[in-house]
Amino acid sequence: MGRGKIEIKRIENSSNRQVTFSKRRNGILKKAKEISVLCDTEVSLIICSSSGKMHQYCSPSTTLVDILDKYHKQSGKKLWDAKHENLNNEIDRIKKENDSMQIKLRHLKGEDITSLNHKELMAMEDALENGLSGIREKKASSIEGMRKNGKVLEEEHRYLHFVLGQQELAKEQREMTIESNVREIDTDHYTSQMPFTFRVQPIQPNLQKRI
Amino acid sequence: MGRGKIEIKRIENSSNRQVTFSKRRNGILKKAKEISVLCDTEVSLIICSSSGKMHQYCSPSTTLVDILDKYHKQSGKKLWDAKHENLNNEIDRIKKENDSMQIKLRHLKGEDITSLNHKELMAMEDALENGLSGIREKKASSIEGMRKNGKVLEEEHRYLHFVLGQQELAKEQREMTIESNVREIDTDHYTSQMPFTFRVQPIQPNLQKRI
DNA sequence: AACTATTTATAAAA
DNA sequence: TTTTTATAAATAGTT
Repeated sequence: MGRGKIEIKRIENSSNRQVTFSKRRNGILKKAKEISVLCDTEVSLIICSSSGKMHQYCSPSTTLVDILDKYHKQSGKKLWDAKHENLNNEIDRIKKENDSMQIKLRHLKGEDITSLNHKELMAMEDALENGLSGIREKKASSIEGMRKNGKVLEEEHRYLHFVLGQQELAKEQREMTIESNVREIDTDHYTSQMPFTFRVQPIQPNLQKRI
Repeated sequence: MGRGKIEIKRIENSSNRQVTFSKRRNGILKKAKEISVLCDTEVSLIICSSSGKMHQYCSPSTTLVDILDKYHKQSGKKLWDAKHENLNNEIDRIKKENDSMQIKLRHLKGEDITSLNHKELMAMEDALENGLSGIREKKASSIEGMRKNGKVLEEEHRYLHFVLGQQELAKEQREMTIESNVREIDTDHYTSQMPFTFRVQPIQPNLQKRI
């Protein structure tokens, strides 16, 4: 219905397509309204333009949800279940991804490595060494920065204060323990109250060298 | 568009209404198909007749669920029930978990560590060192295992030398036998002269690959 | 965004 | 119902 007849296939000229979309969209929305009024029917129409905008009509007597519900019941097609299934599939997919990452992480931490072959072990070792050298570089440069700011001294200062405090506390407790004849001593007591960075580092015994 | 113009209001005559519904329903379905093809758009159209029958069109490139999903996201209206909400929440949760693991992995590989503070760097270093020592232990033990395999190889080597020697011996004997016209050949000759340890050798496939 | 020649949809009739 | 047909409505190409 126009100056010429057109074939029903995608309009390749983008601006023509846009114009036609606009005209026909109005047309079909009008038709939707008309049939719902004339024939007293429930109509839902959703149009998504390729540019992403949405246009919707829903007959006034009801809501989209109502119509979908009816459709769901009538058609026997399980719209909700299908949606449900999609979500479940996605969850499964992500969980698998999660698991494999978990394993990788454990491997990098040196756990569960009995299953690895020699080649994989070599690759892991390389990765770890790379990581370690990266970390150490970063640490070195950040320490450089700290030294400039005198933060190292500050930290050492705080650490010494902390040790002093602990020693005094320990002394008091020793005295209390002796007084109350309690034999049991919580050996983890000190470390559990100590900030993480100050705890005993078994592999790197010399804390000074590390800072 | 017809013999006469009509007002857009409910058609009171029930059979007229039914006829008009049928005609216009076909019309609008056709229009829906046309716009989806011509303009490359996603269209969903649902019509419920007052008698309860349903008619639906959905553009071929997608599904009704997809379109509803888009609509859901665009409109912000809650079409989905609590179950879907829960599933969506779980997906979000797992995705976050995923992301944080991804970050940890990258950190362990020495990437993107500029954001870490000193304390975190120390912890990372420890983790990496632990991992590395674990790996090296494992590797050492596997090398030990391979050393044993090396012994096997050595033995095989000696065995092959032995066989070669035997074959040359046999050849000489054959030549001697032909000369002296003796027909009888001792078939157990080789093995009976073979040291016991060399008689049956369990196969070691892929010995190369294991080293 | 209008215009208008044509096509298309459809109201009424059969 | 579907088909026919006169007419209204929609719209393709144009301005």
